[in-house]
Amino acid sequence: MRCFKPGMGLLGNSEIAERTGLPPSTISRLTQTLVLSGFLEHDSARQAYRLAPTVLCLSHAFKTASAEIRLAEPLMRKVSEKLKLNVGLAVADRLEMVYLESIRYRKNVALRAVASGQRVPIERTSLGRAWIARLEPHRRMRLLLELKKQKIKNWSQIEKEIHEAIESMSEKGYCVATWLPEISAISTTVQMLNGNYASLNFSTPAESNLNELVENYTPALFELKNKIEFELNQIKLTQ
Amino acid sequence: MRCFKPGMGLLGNSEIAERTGLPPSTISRLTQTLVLSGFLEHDSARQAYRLAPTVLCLSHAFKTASAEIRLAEPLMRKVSEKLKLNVGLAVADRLEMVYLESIRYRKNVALRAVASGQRVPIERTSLGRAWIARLEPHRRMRLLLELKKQKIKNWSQIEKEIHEAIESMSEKGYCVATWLPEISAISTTVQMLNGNYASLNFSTPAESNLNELVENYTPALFELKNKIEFELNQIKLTQ
DNA sequence: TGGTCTAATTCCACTAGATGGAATTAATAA
DNA sequence: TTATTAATTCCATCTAGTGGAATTAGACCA
Repeated sequence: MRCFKPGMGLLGNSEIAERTGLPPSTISRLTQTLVLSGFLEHDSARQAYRLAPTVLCLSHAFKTASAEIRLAEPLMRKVSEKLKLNVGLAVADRLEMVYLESIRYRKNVALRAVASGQRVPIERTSLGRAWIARLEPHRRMRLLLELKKQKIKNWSQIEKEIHEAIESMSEKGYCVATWLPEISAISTTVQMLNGNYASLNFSTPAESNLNELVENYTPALFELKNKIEFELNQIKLTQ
Repeated sequence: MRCFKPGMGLLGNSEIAERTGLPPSTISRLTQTLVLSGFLEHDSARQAYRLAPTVLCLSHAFKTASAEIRLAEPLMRKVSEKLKLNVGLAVADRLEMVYLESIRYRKNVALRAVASGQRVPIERTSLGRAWIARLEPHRRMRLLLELKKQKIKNWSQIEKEIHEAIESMSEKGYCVATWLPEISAISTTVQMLNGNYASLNFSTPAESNLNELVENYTPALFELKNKIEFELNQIKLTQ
C-alpha cells in the first residue's frame, strides 16, 4: 500500500512488484486480498489498482483521535493568516517526514489547500533536521546510518548540514534550510503528549531569503510553539 | 485497522478483540505486526494502540490520485461559500457512505474544517439513498438484504423511505432526508470516471426545513452536478 | 500482605494464506 | 503470425496468522 504515492495513483501488478521487489505472483495474490478487504480498488479499464476510499476513513479517524492536531490546527491557521506564511507540523515516519497538518498560505483563499499526509525528505528539510536534533544520540546515530545506506547524493554535504542544524537547534532552538531551491523554511520542535517530538515550521517561496525569514519570524515561531505546548500541557493535566 | 473510528482513537488489544470477534491472542500478534509495518503505534503509557501517521500518507495519495476530488473540490467550495451550505461528495464503502470531500459551511471561517473520510449510515441519509437508487437492481437487492441482516431499528420504516427515495431519484433526480434529526440534506448523484456513481449533497442544520431546501437549492445542486460531470467528461476525452 | 480480577502476552499445535518459480492466458505490437 | 509484456494460475514450500491454554503483569480491594 505504501507504493501508492502522489503522482502514481494507479499501479499495475508489475509496477507494484518492481517497487516492492516482490515477485509478480505474490503481488497478484496480495492485491486480490487487499481488494477483498476493501483497501484497494481494481480499475478494470486500465487493469490497475488504486487505493480505495477506505483509506480516507483511517486518516479521518487518526486526525479525530489526535488531540495535538485538533488543538494545533486553529492556532497554526491563525498564524498563517496573520503572517501570510505556510505553517506545518510534522513527524518522522521511517526515513521521511509526514505532515500532520500543513496550512498553505496562498493569496487566493480557494487555493489554501491543506496537505496533511504529504511526505518530505528528512535529511534535506529543516523540518526533518529539527526532528533529528531531538533524537537521543544512539537513535540519531542509527538514523544517520540508515540514511547513509540509502546512497543519498551529496551525502557528505547533507550530513554536514544536518550537524549544523543540530548545533543550531541546541544553541538557538531553531534551524533553517532551503529545499527544492525555491522553498525556505525555519523549524523548531514541539513536544507531543506521548513525550515524542514533532517539528513545527514556517515556510515561504524562497523569493524572501532565509535571513529575512529568521529575523522577522523566529519570535512568532517560538510563540506558536509555546502556545501549542502550553495547551498540550493543559490537556495533560486534566486527564 | 477498521476498528479505529472517530471517538475511539486508542484501543487496547481486548477492545480490538471484542470489536473484531477475534481471540485476544490473534489480536496481540496482529497488532505487533501492524506496529512493525508502521500502520499502528503503541502507547506504552496507556497500554493501547492508535493509528500511525502513515495512514495520512495513504489518504493524501488517494486524494492526489483522484481527479474527481481535485476537480470537484473547488467547485464545491465555491457553491458552499455562495449558498452558505455544507456541500458533500461521497461514495459507498461496505454498508456506509464515506465522504470523499465535505465542505462544511460555518459562519466562522476558522471552523470550516473539511471532513473527508467521515462515515455516515447509508440507509438513513439522502446521500446513501441517492447512491442506492443508482445501483443495478440485483446489486441493490443484495445491499438491502445485507442491511436487513444488520438488525437496523425501524427497518420496515427505513426500507419504505429508501424506496420513496429511489422513486424520487428516478422522477426528479434528487432525494431528501433528515438525519440526526437536526441535519437536513438533499442529494443527487454524479457519475465518476470509472462509471460508478458518487452522491453529491447539500445539507444544513435543520432549522431551515426540508421544503425550503428543495425549493431554493435544487437548481443549484443540479447545476453543480452538471458542472462536475461536464468537467469529468472533458478529462475523459483528453485521455 | 495476599487475593482477585482483568488485560496482555507467550506457548504451542494447526492451518490458511503468503511466497516464488514455472506454466498459462490474454492483449498488444511488430 | 510471432514476439513481447503483463496478469494470472498452478503448485510445492513455509511463514505467519489462528486460537485454546498457560503465564505474566498490573490494578484494585479486603
